[in-house]
Amino acid sequence: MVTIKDVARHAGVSVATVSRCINETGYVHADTRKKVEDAVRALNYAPNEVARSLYTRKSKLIGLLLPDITNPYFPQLARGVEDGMQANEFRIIFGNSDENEQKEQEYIQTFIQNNVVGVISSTNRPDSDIYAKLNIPVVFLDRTSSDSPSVYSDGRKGGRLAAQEMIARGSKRITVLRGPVHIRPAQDRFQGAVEVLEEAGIDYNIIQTSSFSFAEAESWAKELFAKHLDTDGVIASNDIVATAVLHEAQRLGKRVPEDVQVIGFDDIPLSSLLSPSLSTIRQPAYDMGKEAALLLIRLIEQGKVDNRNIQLPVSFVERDTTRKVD
Amino acid sequence: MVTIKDVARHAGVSVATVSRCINETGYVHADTRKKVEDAVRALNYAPNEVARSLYTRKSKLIGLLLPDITNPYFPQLARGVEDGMQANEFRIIFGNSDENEQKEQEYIQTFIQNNVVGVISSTNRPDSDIYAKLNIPVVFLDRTSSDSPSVYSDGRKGGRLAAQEMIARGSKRITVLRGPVHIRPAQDRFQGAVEVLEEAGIDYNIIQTSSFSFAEAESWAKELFAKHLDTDGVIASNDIVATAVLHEAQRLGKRVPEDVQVIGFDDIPLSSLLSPSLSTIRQPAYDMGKEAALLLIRLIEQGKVDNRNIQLPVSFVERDTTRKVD
DNA sequence: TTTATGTGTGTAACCGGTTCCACATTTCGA
DNA sequence: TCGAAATGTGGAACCGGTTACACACATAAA
Repeated sequence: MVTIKDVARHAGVSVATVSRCINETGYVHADTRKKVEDAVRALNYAPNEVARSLYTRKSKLIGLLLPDITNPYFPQLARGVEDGMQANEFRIIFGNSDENEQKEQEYIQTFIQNNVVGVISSTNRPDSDIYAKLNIPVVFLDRTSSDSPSVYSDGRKGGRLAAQEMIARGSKRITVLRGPVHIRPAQDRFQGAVEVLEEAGIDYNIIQTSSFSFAEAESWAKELFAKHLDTDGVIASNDIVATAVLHEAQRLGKRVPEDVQVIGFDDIPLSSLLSPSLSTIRQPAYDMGKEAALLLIRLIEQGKVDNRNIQLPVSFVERDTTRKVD
Repeated sequence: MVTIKDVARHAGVSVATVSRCINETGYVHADTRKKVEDAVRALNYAPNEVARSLYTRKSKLIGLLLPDITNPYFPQLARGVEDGMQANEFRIIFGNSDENEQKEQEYIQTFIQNNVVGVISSTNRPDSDIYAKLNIPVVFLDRTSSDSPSVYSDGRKGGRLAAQEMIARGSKRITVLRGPVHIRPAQDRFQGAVEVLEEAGIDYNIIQTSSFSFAEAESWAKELFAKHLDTDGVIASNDIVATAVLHEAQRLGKRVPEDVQVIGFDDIPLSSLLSPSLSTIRQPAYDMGKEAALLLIRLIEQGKVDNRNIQLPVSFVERDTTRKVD
């Protein structure tokens, strides 16, 4: 490994000068600078970030904690974060928390041990003292926290939108799938939808679900039609569940959207490729990830920031699981 | 931040003793050990991995480079890697390469600067000197390299399987979607399928594609039916493309599988949720990721390993886009 | 009893950078 | 022309660990 000493020797200067040169701090004479730059090139030198980090107590690393990258909503977020970070030369240490406090704790611990300069987390416990104790900036992604920086979309409005669009398209006996109770955005959506249904005096049922997993989605879809065979509109807690509902409806010989309309949530990439393609409430996941990255970078570099809670808009994406209106 | 010195002071011993104690190297008297352990607990001490890494030139970090986490095949791989690493207390620095040599180079560079002890990469250039020059172990994932450690599945066999199953189910005018030429596994699949079609003397067409992206998948599906409207069997290069084909076929009023059969590749999670659910050639992506992690760990800890090229089996998953045989 | 060996502990060098400080030289305003 | 300020450079301390080495003491073998 070529070190700063090798460069110094090659250039005939001290390590201090090399350091000042590559960091552009302090005075360096133009001629000296040239010698150093030549040496760097000749030896193909890249500074050891570990040594740097030890002294400065900083790094170019941030920690990213997501519940489960296998859930198709999260890759979008992750990619947004990554692109935002990559453009600013930060690197990401990544972990899946499985919404498990212990794992979350462990990851945060090792993030700190590796001198990360910031953390982005999609946690259900933003107010846990795991985070309160950290003395580096944290951005909560897809999760709200009143007084911590966060990037999220308006779940309640999304839920309202879903219900409004479904009512406008004529469903009378609506079933709302209520997502996992411990996941805040899921509850917001649910809340929003129920509000609108109540306001409109529409008949509705609730099916409780407890995860967003593929495997279980199918069983809730079955439960839904077993309990409410005559439902003519389903507001799903996310696109995976919506897909399972669609699948089950078709298996039962129902026509979508004629017999039953379905609206999902998230707008994951495959939604548009289903048959019929899935109408859904879109969250701009990629943008959310990117905003989170940029917000975190601002917090890291400027210490504090005015707009610390960024809410991105949701929108109704009309596809083929809902009927057309004029 | 609490350092080893604080622990030493609190326990009334030297830092060397604390170090020996927490690393379980050298002699430590039982009484002393207790004092140190108490101090560690009392101060809630966790060693600074950066300082450790600087001296030992090692770390508990590995680099993971995937083309694009947004492609639904990769989260599975990533998750497998993560679980394998997590269980052995390694952490992952993650990057998306976009199959772009420059980005790949940059990531590998920063991996090294951060003292990672190993790399897992899904690259199209396993033989590039980016990797040859590294003096830490590298495992190629989902990519083959004759003389480097790798974990992959048998693409050619998968392609053969797809063609065989399709022929066995009566398709006569088959269209094979050929994946991007620079992606080795895609070409293996294609090769395998074409071999079988040739051997069987079946009429077939080829549609060339150049990426696995969602956006473009739809246009290839359109192109496919525009050129070969009468095709009665499509072997897709992966499940995304297969989904787009399915979607387009249905849009054109074709019945699947009666009028046209479709076989995908990968078995991404959503495949089973499509309507009709997608028959596909399954690659055990999660297991591949996990195997890659374990192989890399063996390489890191033992220096070398006998079985460095791990091939995992592919299998035909029969669902509803293919006809039933007795 | 002597000597070798095993056990237990502390001091200090080291990893590869960054930065404080001292010192030398140059530039510039009065 | 002189003193102050600006410019340029190197030595050495420092970041928080690990480990080589020296040394003290206990135990066992000769």
